[in-house]
Amino acid sequence: MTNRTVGIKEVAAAAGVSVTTVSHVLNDVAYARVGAGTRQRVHEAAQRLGYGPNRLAQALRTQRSGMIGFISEEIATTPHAGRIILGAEETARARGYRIMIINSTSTGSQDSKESQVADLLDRQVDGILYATMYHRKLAVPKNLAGLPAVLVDSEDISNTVSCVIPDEVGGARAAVQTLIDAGHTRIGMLNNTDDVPATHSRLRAFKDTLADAGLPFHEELVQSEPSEVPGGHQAALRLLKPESRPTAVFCYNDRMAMGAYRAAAELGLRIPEDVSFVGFDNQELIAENLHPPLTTVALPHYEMGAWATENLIDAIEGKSDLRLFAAHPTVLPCPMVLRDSVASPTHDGPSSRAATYSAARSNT
Amino acid sequence: MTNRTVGIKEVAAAAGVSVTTVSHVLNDVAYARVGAGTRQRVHEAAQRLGYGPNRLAQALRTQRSGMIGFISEEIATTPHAGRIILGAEETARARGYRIMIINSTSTGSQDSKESQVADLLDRQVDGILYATMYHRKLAVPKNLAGLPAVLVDSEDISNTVSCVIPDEVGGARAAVQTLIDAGHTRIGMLNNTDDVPATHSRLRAFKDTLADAGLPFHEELVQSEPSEVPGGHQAALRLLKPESRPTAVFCYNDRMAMGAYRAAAELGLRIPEDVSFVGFDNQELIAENLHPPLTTVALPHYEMGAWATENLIDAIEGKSDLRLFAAHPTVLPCPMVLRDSVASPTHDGPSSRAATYSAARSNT
DNA sequence: ATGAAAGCGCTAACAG
DNA sequence: CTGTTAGCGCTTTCAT
Repeated sequence: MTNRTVGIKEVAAAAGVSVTTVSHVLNDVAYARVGAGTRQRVHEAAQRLGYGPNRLAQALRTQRSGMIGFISEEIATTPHAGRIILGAEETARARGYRIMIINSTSTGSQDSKESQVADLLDRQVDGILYATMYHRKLAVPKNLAGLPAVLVDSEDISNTVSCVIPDEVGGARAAVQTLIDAGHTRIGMLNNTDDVPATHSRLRAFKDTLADAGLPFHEELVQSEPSEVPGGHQAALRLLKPESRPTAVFCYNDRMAMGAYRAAAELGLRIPEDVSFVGFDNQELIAENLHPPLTTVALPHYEMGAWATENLIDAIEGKSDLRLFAAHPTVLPCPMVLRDSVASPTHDGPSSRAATYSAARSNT
Repeated sequence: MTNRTVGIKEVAAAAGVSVTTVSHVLNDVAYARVGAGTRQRVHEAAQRLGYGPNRLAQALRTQRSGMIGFISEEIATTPHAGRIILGAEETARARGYRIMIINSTSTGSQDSKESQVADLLDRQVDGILYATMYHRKLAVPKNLAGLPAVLVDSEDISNTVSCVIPDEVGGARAAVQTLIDAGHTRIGMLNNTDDVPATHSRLRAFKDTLADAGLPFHEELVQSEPSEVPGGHQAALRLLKPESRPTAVFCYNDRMAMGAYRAAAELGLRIPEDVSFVGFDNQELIAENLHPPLTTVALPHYEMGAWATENLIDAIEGKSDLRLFAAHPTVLPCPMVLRDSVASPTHDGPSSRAATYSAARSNT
């Protein structure tokens, strides 16, 4: 309904009061002292005329647009963006804000990024969310500094704007621990070759978790390739071909795991009877639909979007100070998603170390 | 930079002219007659002060917000939404508009949908894009009628708002034709069980294309299941187990194809030597990464988002009348994406009809 | 060739 | 308890 052309003035006329009164009752202004009868008449008139406030006029007057700018890289190329957007949109909406979206590219110039934030600023957004599609450190546009802003899934190189990132290490540790808990003692890893934080932190976590469990680390059990399906296939072939193959493998991501599944099939290895797998990312299209469904660790995209928005709004509304967060990233957990790709190593497995495994298991 | 607090007034003062003049030169007002020197001074001052127009104030004055409301279902659950959003965002931005996004659910009440539209209207959007994640007919929120609006990937049941949809039939025909062109004469189909337009139109196209090629239609060669991976697996098992199996299969979507791949593997059938497959949707994560990569038909999500936005803006700017489009949906092509899952049927294939195939082929 | 002033729809002092 | 009025930052008519 919300007929355009009907403003506070028409409502005032219809209710036989002044615009002030209308504004007061419609906004429930605390100090306004308006009679119950008048209130009633105003509400009725507004209802009847299908009045809806012009948020732009309100914004101009109050210096609050109720709009949050959302700059996101590669909106369409990964399914991750959708979850971040959803987390942001839902929490923004719950608090009366709306999201204005701008697509960015990871390759765009710094200038183009600055102009995107300038653009948002011209449109009077109350704050800015800046999202990347994979976790990394970056130089934020200069004009972002000082604004209410939060980075989603990346860190500001100069630690000046607050951010929220996934707990890579915790997630990776949980993944490896899942394998250890199942009784595996000879565990391999398929790693990425890109120089991104995840490559290093997941490997670190892999080693540490092994060490914590008193398990030896074997250099030859980590094989690296580009983190796509073909890479996973190649790396898995190298890892699983030798007689000395591991009984379980931690994959850098679900795509590599998908490639690894094929390698296992080609090698005549059953999953999870002969090899167990755990992935990373929980790309549902893949993880859920692989055979058997892949146990993996989920990245908290929705949660990061929600956290960022919640805290951005708190800052906008003066309920908190983002600068307190700027020094240290907020780290959100990466929960395990248990499916069917992990089992205990079998006695009659392809390796002669079966006895050892079962011994290890009964100790647990 | 775009320092807040610097407005047209400051620029005027700095340039030693009136706000009128500033407005005139900054907006290149046609009828404004301003000296070249003055123009220069104004631009310099604006530049120096880092002036950026307050788009809200402009909007209030001109009754044009330069904002487009985008209501989308299930933003995060399919990768499709991302492409539609991207198409809309990029074309909107190219024309000076921005996108305000609202997530909807396919299950929400009609009332909630109306209030989403009302909300957007309160924020003075110039027009509304309404997107669904799969093609269907729906009852649009009542208050959408009469507004500049276009539906993306669905049709208005009452034909009152214009829309853009994919050419299901053309895509399906191309898919089947690809198989026929490769020399297949005994072609099966894995269909969906849901009562959505695509189920019927893809089957229709399947039959028609067969008929056009003078090929017989065999009822038992279409097997239906829910359109997910397990469904594809089940249906494909039924289809491919019999000796009388087809040499090629058209799958309702890529997910069913993924299931079918597994069925083929279990049956010892090589792809594409023993069975060719073509999918639908071009879900890149799947289609690209299956082994062999899946030949499929792409849904024009980006293009639909772009078309919708382009035409919405034309309507907003009075360059066209959307009502002319409302009567008939605009249909965008679904291009084939050729990969490696289709080959000619082999002589030494599992079927004894091999000779026939090669004969059929040489006729083409 | 330039400027004064009204007003877009609303909020918030301030007055009564 | 309610109304008058100024003004948010801008565009645009009308004067000069």
